[in-house]
Amino acid sequence: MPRGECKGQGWWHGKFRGCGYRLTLGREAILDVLSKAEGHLSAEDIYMKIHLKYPNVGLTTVYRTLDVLSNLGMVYKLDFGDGRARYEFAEGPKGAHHHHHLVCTQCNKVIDYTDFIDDEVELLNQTEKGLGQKYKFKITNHLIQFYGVCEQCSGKN
Amino acid sequence: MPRGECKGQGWWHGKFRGCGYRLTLGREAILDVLSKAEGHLSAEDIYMKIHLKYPNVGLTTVYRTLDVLSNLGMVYKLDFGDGRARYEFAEGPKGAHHHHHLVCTQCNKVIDYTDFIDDEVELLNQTEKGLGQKYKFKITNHLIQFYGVCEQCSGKN
DNA sequence: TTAATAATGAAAACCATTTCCAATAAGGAG
DNA sequence: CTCCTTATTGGAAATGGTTTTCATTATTAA
Repeated sequence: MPRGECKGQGWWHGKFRGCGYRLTLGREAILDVLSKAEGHLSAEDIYMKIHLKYPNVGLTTVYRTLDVLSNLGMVYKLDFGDGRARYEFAEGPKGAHHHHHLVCTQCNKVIDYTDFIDDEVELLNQTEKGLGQKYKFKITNHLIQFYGVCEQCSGKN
Repeated sequence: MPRGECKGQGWWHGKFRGCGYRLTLGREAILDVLSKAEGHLSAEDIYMKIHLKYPNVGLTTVYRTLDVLSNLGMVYKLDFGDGRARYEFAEGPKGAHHHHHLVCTQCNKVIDYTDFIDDEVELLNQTEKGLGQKYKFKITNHLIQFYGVCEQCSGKN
């Protein structure tokens, strides 16, 4: 199976192997950390966590694996404007909590919210369909973020 | 007037000066380029354009100015995942064409679309209000992007 | 087990963005 | 208009997240 087409369906080991990727210790460790962690880990965060248990998994491998996972759609790569990418496990088939982000532009704190998600997602799906047709795009993903100043940072001013 | 509060109202020279910022040649040049350009320029793009006419405006100044403009809300700083920030003039008081972005994850091409914008914006405003109250955020901005594979890149596979 | 080749780690390279700092220039006061 | 305070600047150097290189190792299908 060509790697390019391995996006969007299947799951975990099978998905991984089925796409011609080998399953290695490092990759499992990274998947493990990501699937258990909540929140938004940077490559280095992940490296740190793994390094305790597997001291011989390098940061380079973390970056490489995250890239693969991101291409496979198993992980979302996010940018909250603090100069490093953040990674978030794409919820599994059981459909965990789809959420969007609320970012404080001053302290970079990020709140995951699920409020209003249903309406948002419905509209997004519609829009996706429309845009996909009009611009001949195969739309695979969307990003919504709200930016503002959080309560604490508002106070400081 | 404290700089921190200079966001969201006023316009151009006045806005600039009123916030304690000095109006310099470089800054005007950058504003000029941004307001005329369509599309999404990187700091270096802007630097290049300016450099022809004003060879003594440095790249550092471009970065600094973009930062100021971004903080003032006169410019949007965008990330399309190609490793460099892109800047887009925030449409003036005459309210030009508010748009969102459709990004090809393979070639990084970006399409500005205005379709469905009205519905989107309406929903976003509602959501903003709700989120703002619930999380005590002063929401100032939002970001919506759709990701997918464009027609050309689909063909290549 | 073996061969073919994907994956790895460590160090070096990359490169967009920031920081430093001495020199310059904007703009209010007089 | 001139002076003075201080924001701004350019250039070079530093920063720091991410990628590349390359020789070595490990996974998988046969």
